[in-house]
Amino acid sequence: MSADSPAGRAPARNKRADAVRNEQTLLAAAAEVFVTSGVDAPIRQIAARAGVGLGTIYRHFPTRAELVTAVYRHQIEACAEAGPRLLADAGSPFDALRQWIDLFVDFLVTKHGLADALQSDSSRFAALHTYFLDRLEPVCAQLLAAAVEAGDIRPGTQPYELMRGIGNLCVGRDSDPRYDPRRLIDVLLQGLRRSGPA
Amino acid sequence: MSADSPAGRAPARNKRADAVRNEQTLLAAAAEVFVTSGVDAPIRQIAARAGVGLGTIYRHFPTRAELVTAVYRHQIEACAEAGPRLLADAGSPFDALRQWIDLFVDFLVTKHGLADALQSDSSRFAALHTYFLDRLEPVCAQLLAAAVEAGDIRPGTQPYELMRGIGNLCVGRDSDPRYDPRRLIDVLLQGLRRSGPA
DNA sequence: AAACTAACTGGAGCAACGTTCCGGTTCAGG
DNA sequence: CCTGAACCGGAACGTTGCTCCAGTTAGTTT
Repeated sequence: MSADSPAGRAPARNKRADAVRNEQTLLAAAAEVFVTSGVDAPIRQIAARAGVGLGTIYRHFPTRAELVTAVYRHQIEACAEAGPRLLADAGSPFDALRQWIDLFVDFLVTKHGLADALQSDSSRFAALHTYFLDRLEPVCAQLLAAAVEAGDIRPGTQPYELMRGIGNLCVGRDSDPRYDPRRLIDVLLQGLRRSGPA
Repeated sequence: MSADSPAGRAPARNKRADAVRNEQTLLAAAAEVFVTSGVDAPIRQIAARAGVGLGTIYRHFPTRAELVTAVYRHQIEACAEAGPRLLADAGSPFDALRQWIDLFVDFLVTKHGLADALQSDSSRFAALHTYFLDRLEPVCAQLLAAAVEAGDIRPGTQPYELMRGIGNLCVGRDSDPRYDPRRLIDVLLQGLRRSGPA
């Protein structure tokens, strides 16, 4: 797509100053609203918070997914970049994988309703889903491959499937204190290890 | 709650014949609409299919969850009853657990969007969630306990958490052919086994 | 500096949906 | 057959996503 605005470098000479300003305002407003009302908050609410009209918000972010992506882009990026670093620093590839997944879960869980949005009705949010996966799946694949290589886990696990599964397990975390996705993700990780661990 | 209509025995002497008729029509219509449009289908669509007004549907099933519950009640019941039977018939408690989970997953997966609904925004569907768990959690607990007793799996797993996790893993199954919840559920089950299997 | 134009803005407006409410209708008992 | 209580249908209201365009403004040209 266009490599312009959301990266946030120079004002991109053909973009008007007020438009840039509005985009920033919108991102800030959306971020605020997301923490209180979740990523499903009514567009009108975000527009009101930013003090702009509906047209403006749709002009800058035609779909909700694009807005959510823009708001969380740098965090996703951080998560992606942490992958190789963990692989280098952690004691074992399996540890690296575990820690990376922890990071990922942290991200999903601290954003109110993000996990729900990611998985729910795939038509909305499709772009969000895509962006997450495009960026993070290779990282996951690398960690997975390293762990297989080291003999920590058995081969055959698809990165895509694992990431979706983890995302799914994070859905609806707030609804019941008895449900803690981390425990299950731990079990899942255990299941990934070689059966007879030599 | 009231042990009247949905059980389907005698017409419950204080309920009018047309009301009973409508309730049946509604259930049939809802079942049909659910398979084509998912459990999120617009109320109006169900009402139209049944040839009744909106008021009627709300009178019989004040919340969507109650309608869904009523439609699937006998299948949930069947799943619940299968638990003890599997425990008696299967080769090991672990096998019984595995088969029962298979049944559960079948149920969730064949109903378009049921899993999504079960987990999504907890306020709607809350009753559905509750009914599922009230009925099925004890069964799951029994299977789990038996498997622990037999030394097949390690102790400490909460039935509630396991069921929610499995339900979550089934969310959004149709959106991508690369995602097959069963594979992950298998991994999860492996993770439940004792680490050092003696 | 003034005029011009392309981009941007705001919100009215439409459609879809959930839900409530009540006037009219119909069943069941007398 | 008569009557009232239960039931029915759908109009109506509030909320939401999204489109569309008349009016405004920023940046450029003369």
